[in-house]
Amino acid sequence: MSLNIAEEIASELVESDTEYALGAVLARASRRLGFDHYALSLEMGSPRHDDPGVLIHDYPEEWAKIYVAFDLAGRDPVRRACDKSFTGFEWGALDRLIPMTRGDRQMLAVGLECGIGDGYTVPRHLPGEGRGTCTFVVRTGGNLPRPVFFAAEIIGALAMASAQRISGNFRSPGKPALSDRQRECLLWTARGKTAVETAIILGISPETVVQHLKLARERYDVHCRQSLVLYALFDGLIGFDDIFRWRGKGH
Amino acid sequence: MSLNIAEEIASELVESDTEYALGAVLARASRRLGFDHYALSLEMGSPRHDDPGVLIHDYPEEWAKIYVAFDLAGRDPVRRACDKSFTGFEWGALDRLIPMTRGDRQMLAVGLECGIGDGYTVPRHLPGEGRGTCTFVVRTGGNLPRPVFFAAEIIGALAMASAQRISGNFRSPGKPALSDRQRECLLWTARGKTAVETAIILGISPETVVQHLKLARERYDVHCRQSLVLYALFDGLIGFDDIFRWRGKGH
DNA sequence: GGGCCCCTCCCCAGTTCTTGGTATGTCGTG
DNA sequence: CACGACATACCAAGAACTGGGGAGGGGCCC
Repeated sequence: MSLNIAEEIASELVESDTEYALGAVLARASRRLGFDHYALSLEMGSPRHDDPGVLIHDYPEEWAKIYVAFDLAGRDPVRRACDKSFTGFEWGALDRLIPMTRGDRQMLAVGLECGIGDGYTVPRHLPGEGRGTCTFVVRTGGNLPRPVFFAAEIIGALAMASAQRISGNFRSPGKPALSDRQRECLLWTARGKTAVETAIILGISPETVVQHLKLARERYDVHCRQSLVLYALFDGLIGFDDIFRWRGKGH
Repeated sequence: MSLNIAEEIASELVESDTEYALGAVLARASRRLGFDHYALSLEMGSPRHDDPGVLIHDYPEEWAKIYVAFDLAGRDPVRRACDKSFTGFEWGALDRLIPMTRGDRQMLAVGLECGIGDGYTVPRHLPGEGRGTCTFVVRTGGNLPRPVFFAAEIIGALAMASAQRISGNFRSPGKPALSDRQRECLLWTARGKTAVETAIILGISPETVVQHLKLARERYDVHCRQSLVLYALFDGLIGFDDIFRWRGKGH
């Protein structure tokens, strides 16, 4: 049963501590699930680490060369579709996610000629952090093992998490960088309120709001509000939801 | 096996065609998995428009009331953590995802008193589209059924996809894209530069920079820089990569 | 050509922010 | 208890931003 496979592979994934080991686990996993190839990409942005990202795969050499040489990433319909689906998707359903141009179909056709038959791609995006995809592929002429898609979904997501951990891009949050009150003032600032408006909302003096924001800026060593908001957003101290839709909703 | 449950529930989810039916399926699913409550939220579309989105749950009435009354959404650590994890996460691991302030812990404590014990939240974000979360909760004193987390992950994601389908929320592509120059000025602003500094960098008059930012603000219908930067970031017009990693690494 | 958008530059009045201080009181910890 | 961290409040000067105008030139499309 695919669940057992998923469980086993999951534990292998969390034990992987190098890119090489991770690749080996994914290669083995893709075969056990009934696929022929895999590809994992991770593009994380961090102000503290200058990380080029992660790309590991066992695609046919020919396809990898073409993909890089012609810079196909920029026009890859699969990548575009990644912005449209909450779940993994098989490539045959691409046209239900995005409009497919002739060039898109041609690109898939070129893939076919290189041994890239059909695929199942697991997309993930973390706002302000970066994104990752994990794709499992069958060779040209092969059939996608649909019954294992759920397992592939889990494995793909866990693989990204592992890659993030391995690449050192996981920033363990030390202590809260800001006090509660500072964060509250910052939040209303991010929502577009001025210091005076925030003061009225919080029921305190405008000067106090300014003071909180002042100290918050010093914490992050920035000298303007844009940057303060961005750093707090990046650090996870505030989130897009907090900013854009603060009228009640449950978690 | 829990993935069998997932398979069954998955087919129920894709057959649901009303919010009510979806809620019923999720309620049944959460019980079968060993949870006591569920909550599904979906917020699609632009943050500019006041789209109510989807929110269905069977939380205790008391908690829902408090959550709205005290405007807890703005300081909910679970919501913040959603921007940090590729996979679902249990609330006990929150402090490994985000910095937890005193207020955060207090909020969880209040939840405990309302019958919200521990939870597992599945986050998804589609850049420029919106986001969804699906949370499964055990009552206060209950233990999280960790063996079914994988199934919960699948069900949560599928539930969001169903909610998206049901709500008929297919974002209008009316994007307020900025002009190249506007975006460029915005980018340097996000990097913490003043209008004068940006002007020097771009080799144009400070007045022009101000003008670009002015028109950009009008596009997004905001009246301050923080908000402008945030909206552009959310829309994917600029990314954290652009902001934090602009030194070196030319491309 | 005319309309529309973009890029550029300018002026001005008013508001807001930033930075530098000082000061009080509470709270929790060592 | 002393100390640091936090929240609150205030003052002042200068820099920066916001919102309201106008204005010329270039490119694109019908």
